[in-house]
Amino acid sequence: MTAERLVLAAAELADEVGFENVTVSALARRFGIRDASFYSHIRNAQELREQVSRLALTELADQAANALAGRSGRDALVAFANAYRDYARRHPGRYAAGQLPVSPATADAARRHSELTRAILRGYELPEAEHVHAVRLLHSTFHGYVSLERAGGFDHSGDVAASWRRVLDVLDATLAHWPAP
Amino acid sequence: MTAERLVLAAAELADEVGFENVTVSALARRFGIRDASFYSHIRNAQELREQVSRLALTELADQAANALAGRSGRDALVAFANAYRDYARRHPGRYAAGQLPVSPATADAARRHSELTRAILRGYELPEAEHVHAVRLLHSTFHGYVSLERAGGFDHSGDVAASWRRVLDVLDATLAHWPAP
DNA sequence: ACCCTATCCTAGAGCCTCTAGGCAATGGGT
DNA sequence: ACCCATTGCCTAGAGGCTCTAGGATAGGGT
Repeated sequence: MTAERLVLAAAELADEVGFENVTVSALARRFGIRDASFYSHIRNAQELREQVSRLALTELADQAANALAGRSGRDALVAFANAYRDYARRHPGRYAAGQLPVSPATADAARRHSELTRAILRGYELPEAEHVHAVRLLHSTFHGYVSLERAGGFDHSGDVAASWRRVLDVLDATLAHWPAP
Repeated sequence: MTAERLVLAAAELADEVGFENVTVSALARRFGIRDASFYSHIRNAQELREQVSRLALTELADQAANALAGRSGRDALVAFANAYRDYARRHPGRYAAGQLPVSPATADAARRHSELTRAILRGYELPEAEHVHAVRLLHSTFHGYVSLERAGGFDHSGDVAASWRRVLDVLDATLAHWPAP
């Protein structure tokens, strides 16, 4: 019974019942032990949730890195974005966890995401000074899309997958013809 | 003591202590009555939160509509986006409430947001078939940006306001030179 | 006067968080 | 072999949030 296994179980629980329902009680129930017993392993419920957040961000970065491997330009953009969206769809609870306010514990994982996104830009020709803005644009759009999709914000007006492909087309064109400041 | 005043108080509470801390108990405390007394006014805590969500989406749509009035093209885009971001910064708790999964009660407010976003497109020349994709791109980017900013995701790498302006520049250029499918 | 409804109350059950303190097994050092 | 510290779990219990059931009260309409 390591803290690691515990966090993994919490992540699985999150995907099953939603991150907001990840409680110490529910986890204890799943392990067949008393609530109080958990507090030897974990400081408190808050910390448990942060660890799940950190796990999610790390997994997501791993998969994004994988998607990027050996690709560049448009291929890299699409593969990265799809890794992002696929992860959110496969692991909704984990993904939601990743949206917790950035804590010291998750700051390094968050930095990795920025660096990976920045790697995409190497396939386009943007001035160095524009990189930070482009990274934020991509991050925002990917995250915004998957969270609105997940919340049902796109439910009543046409094919969500088609829009996603089109949005990636448009972002590719935008990076390829990045307007001068 | 109408349901409306109650929801308004809940929204204020959300902005002060965070949406996740809006509880029936906290609200009752603020009104100086017992928890149980609230259940004559409100079905349950879930409904209270949904009403706050609906209030937030409606207020946000009102302000976005105001920002759009009399503007078109790039002006409209920037004013709309700023209305969005300003609202999120001024009313963090309400904004967070607006991200609840779309319920039947909030579906009409959500539709209004789509229509307002669509109004921006009238200042650009996009084929009708592209509108749904462009609306989703804009929504995603605005929402993604303000929520990542709020969560602290942009904390460690430069001026967030400058990036915001630049992102809007880029979106303007993207809408102006929308790539063919 | 009488009733009715709105508003609030107490009591209490159920779930979640977390602290304090205890007990038993395990396994390493002597 | 023996001791003892650590580990992992336990019970007990306090306190907060949610919600139901049922009761008091007071003002307004008939």
